[in-house]
Amino acid sequence: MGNSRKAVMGRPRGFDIDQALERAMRVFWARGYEGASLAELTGAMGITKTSMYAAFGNKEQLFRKALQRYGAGPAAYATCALEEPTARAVALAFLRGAVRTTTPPEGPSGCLTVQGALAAGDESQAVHDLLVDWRNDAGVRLEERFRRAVDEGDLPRDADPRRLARFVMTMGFGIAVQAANGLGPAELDEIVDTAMLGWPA
Amino acid sequence: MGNSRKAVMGRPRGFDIDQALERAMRVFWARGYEGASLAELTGAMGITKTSMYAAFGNKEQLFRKALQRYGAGPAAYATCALEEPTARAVALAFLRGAVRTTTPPEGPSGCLTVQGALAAGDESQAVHDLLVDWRNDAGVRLEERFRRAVDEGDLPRDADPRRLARFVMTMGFGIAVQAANGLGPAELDEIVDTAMLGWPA
DNA sequence: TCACTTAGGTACCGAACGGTGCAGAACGCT
DNA sequence: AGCGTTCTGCACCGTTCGGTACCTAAGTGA
Repeated sequence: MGNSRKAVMGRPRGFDIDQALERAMRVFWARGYEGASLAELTGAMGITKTSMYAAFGNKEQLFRKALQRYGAGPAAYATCALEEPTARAVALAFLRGAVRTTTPPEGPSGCLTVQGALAAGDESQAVHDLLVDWRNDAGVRLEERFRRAVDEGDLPRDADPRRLARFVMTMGFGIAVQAANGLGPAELDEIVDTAMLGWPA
Repeated sequence: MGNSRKAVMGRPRGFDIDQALERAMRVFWARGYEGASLAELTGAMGITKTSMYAAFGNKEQLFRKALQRYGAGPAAYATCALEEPTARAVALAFLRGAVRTTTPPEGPSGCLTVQGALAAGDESQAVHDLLVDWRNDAGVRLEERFRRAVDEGDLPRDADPRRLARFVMTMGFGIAVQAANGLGPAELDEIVDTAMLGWPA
C-alpha cells in the first residue's frame, strides 16, 4: 500500500468515455429515463452492456452522469443567466436560453430534466426525486438572484422574488413542453416576449 | 339478423366498468402511460387482466378511454373556460382550472396529458402522438376563442390571438410541471396572478 | 333441462427488461 | 516471458412486460 502510482494499468479503454456519455445523454433526453433501454443506450454509445457497466456502474448512475453533463452543457444557460446585470435581463436570458436549448437544430426537442421522469414507475422513484430536486434548485438560485435585485434597487421594493422566480421557472417548464410539442424557436421567442410584458418596471 | 333485442345475454359483468376506468385513469395520471404496468392498473381496477382485455381491448385502448374520461372530467375546465365573457376571464378561468386540476386534495398531482408520455420508447409512439394532438387541440380552441374576442373588440385590434393562446397554454403546461414538483394551489395561483399582469388591456 | 352467450380465473406465452459470470484480449511492470 | 490488472464480447441470469388459450361460472331464451 501507499503506492500512489497513477499509471494506467491493464487493457486501455477502447472507446471515448466522454463521447459515449454525450450520446447516452441524448438518448435519455429523447426517451426519458425509463423509455431509454440499455439496448438503445449502448447501441448509441457504440459499446456493449458490459463496457457500460464497467465504466458507469449501472443505468441509474449513467443517468446521473448524463444529467451532470446536461447541466454543464445544454443547460448551462440557467446558471449563466444569473450573471446578467438586471433582474429583467436575467429572466430574459433564462427564457431565451430555455428556448434555444429545447429546440436544437439537431437532436431531441424539449428538456432532459422535464421529460426525464415526470411520471414513472416505482423503480425509478430515485431518478424522479433527483429531477424534482434539480428543477427546484434552479428555481431557488433564480429566487436568490431576484432577492439580490430587490436589495440593489433593481427591482421595486414590493416585488416578490420567490414569486417572480417561480413564474420564470413555470414559463421555462412550459416552453419545454411546447418544444416537445413541436413549436420552433421563433414561436417560442414570441411567447417569451408575451410573458415579459408583465415584468415589474 | 334484424333482431335489435338489447337484452343482456350471458354472464353479467362482475364489476363497475365506469369505476374501473376511473381508477385506471388515476394510475395513468400518476405513472404515465409506460410507467403504469398492467399489474398495477388491474390491481387498482380490482379486476384481472383477462377482464380488462375483454372490457377495453388492450392497454393502449384503455389509455385512450381514460384520456377521454380525463377530458370530460378533471380537464373539463379547458372547455368550460371558453364560455367566459371576456378573453381575460377565459385565460384566468383556464389557468385557475389548471391549478385546481393539477393539485387535487387527493389523487395524483400534475396533468395526465403532460406526464402521460412526454418522452417515451418506440412502442408508445402512438400514445405520445395522441397526447401531442390533444395538447395542440386545446391551444387551437383557445386561439379561436381569442380571435373571436378580437372581432368583438374585447381584445385590442393589434392583439395576436395565436400568440396569446400559446402563452396561456405554456403557462398551463408549466403549472402542470410545477404541480408535479410539489407546489400547492396557493403558490400556483400566485404564479397565475403574475402571469396575468401583462395581459392586454 | 339444455343450448347459447358472455365474464372471470389460472396458467401460460414469447419478448424485452436490467444486470452478470466468465473466458480471453490488451496493456504496464518486472 | 510471465504476471497482475483492466477492458471486452458472448452467453446467460431471473424478472417483468403486454397479451392470450382454455376452462369454468353465471346469466338468458326456448
